[in-house]
Amino acid sequence: MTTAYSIRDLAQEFSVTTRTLRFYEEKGLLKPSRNKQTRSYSNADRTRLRLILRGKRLGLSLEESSDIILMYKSTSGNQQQLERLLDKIREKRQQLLQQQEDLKLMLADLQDSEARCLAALNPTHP
Amino acid sequence: MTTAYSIRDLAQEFSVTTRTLRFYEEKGLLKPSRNKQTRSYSNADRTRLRLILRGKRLGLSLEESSDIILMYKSTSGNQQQLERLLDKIREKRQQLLQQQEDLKLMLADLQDSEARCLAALNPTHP
DNA sequence: ATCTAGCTTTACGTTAACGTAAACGTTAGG
DNA sequence: CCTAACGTTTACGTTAACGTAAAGCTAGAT
Repeated sequence: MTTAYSIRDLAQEFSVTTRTLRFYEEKGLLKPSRNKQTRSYSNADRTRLRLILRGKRLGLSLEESSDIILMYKSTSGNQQQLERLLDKIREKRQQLLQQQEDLKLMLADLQDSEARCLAALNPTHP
Repeated sequence: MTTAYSIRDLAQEFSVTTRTLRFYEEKGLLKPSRNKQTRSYSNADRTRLRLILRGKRLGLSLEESSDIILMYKSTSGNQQQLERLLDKIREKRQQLLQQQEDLKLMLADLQDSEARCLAALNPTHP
């Protein structure tokens, strides 16, 4: 099924503005086709948008998300290019693993904060 | 032991510029004392800086990191304030848990990419 | 005394990621 | 036919998080 989405469809579904979608297109992150001027987004566009927004939630820049999306598709190229790609993939993973560490620490700290907060609210507790 | 750090000490240790440290102070995130004009950073400042940078790696804004740091220290206030704080703590945690989900997904995707990349490099593999 | 190294403040510049507004085309409904 | 609703392009505005440069203070070395 080759579903197509209007710009408003996508904007509403992902809670972004149409300006944002046009901006992403301007930056080369989305490539909707045109129905006589009007943009028409494919499932591939929709998936890319999901990945971009996921990246955003992780604090990645649009360029970083763009890079990662390219990694997903790249299985082509000569050996030289593939090995450079492999390096980039592994580098990104290292960064994400570092983030995972940071996340655990911050969650633990929040846990502490909550505990102290509860203790302050309810001092007479077993 | 009440160690003190110069602005250059801290900048080098955390690989940031002195401008960054002054900027964080301007924003109220650090509060170094003064030795006759010159800034002198305490262990508390150093810890706050660590937390700020951890937040940055997770994609938090300075304001968000600032909020979280305040959560760590706040055990005071009346019941009203404590309960609002508790809400904020739990909200932040929810956000971090979402991030954790996103992280897992992205790591899995990268894993896939790496596998396809290796397959393309070494087609004749069991 | 002078020079240098490192600190200071002040202030303007820069980049990413959109927001906002103006001006215009087009298509479905009354 | 007119307008209301959505789409388009163009272009200037905005915010966060610093970078960069100018101008000056000060303590130690030469």
